[in-house]
Amino acid sequence: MDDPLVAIGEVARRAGLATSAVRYYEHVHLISSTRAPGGQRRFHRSVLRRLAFIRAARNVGLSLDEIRAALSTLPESRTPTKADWTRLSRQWARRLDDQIAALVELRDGLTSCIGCGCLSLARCRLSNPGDTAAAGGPGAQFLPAVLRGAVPTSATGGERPGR
Amino acid sequence: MDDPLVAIGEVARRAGLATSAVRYYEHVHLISSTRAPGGQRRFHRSVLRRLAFIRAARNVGLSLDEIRAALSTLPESRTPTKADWTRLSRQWARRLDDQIAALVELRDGLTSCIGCGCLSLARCRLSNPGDTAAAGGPGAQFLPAVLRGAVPTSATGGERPGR
DNA sequence: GTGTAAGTTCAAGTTAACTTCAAGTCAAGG
DNA sequence: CCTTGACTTGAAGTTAACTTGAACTTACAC
Repeated sequence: MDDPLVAIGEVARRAGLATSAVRYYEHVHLISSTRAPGGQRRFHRSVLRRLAFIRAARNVGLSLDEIRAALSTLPESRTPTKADWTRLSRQWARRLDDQIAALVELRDGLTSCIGCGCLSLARCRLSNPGDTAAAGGPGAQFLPAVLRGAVPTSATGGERPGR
Repeated sequence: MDDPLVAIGEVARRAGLATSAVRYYEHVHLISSTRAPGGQRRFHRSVLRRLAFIRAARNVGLSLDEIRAALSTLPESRTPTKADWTRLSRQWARRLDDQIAALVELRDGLTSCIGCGCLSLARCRLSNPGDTAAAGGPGAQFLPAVLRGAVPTSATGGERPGR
């Protein structure tokens, strides 16, 4: 009946995020909050779904900027419905299809590269797939840490400073 | 007959890298060079193949640390043969298979998520696939800029400062 | 011998997405 | 009232993989 607003700690716990991340998301206007009399944040329940969307979108590979763009297409006048969220999420399938296709091409290119031993320079699809890498800015790379960790290659283990 | 050593500019051009990247790779001991009398770097031709490997490995998603680990398994006593390079490269196929499988699972999970409308919290595969994201450190994300750019989603375009 | 393209070093800047820190304030139990 | 845990802000730190800048030096064609 009433509207149980949630403090940041519980939001973070229920969304599976650090409180610092939640605060950061508010800072960059991905979510918003009201304030309790004492100045503490109080989040509406709908923020949980929003955070779930953000988290899922991040996992699909969207940047926060892209996520912000997607969220901006939600209606502001009413609480988004399931259909709204579904519409947003449905675009991911195509994106994932494209990503999968890119990796498949890379893998198949690899096979032919190993076969031909060409592992050299501009004409190799592996070394230069789609000309993307050369044009890319700093830090451009194909796959991220989470997926990279899929295969333990005896490299620097998955240990984290933790704590 | 003799041994045509190559200056950094040509190495960079032929490897499709910036000279700064080549210098950086030497700095972090991925490659090495001798010096001309005047102090300029001179690279052995074999560095080109090494750089091609590094570039391809980066595109497959290996970090420079992982690449260094892979390169360290090359024989130091002799120039690596094609078989050596093939052995290293062959591991990528499995890695790519794993990456593709992860994406496929994500895509299929997406379908079921849209169907069930569960887009909420810890039990959702999309929101929390494999528990990886929650444990991840800063900047952990699933897919990188290069692949992200595959689908122009009306977000901030692929424009770069260029210049 | 002169101009300029290409090379040198080292420090600092870049980007994204957060985290960590310092120095407090707020909320609630006892 | 006191303690303790949750919360506040803003600035600065983190990570990877480079890039950029400043200030010079080398190499080479003419």
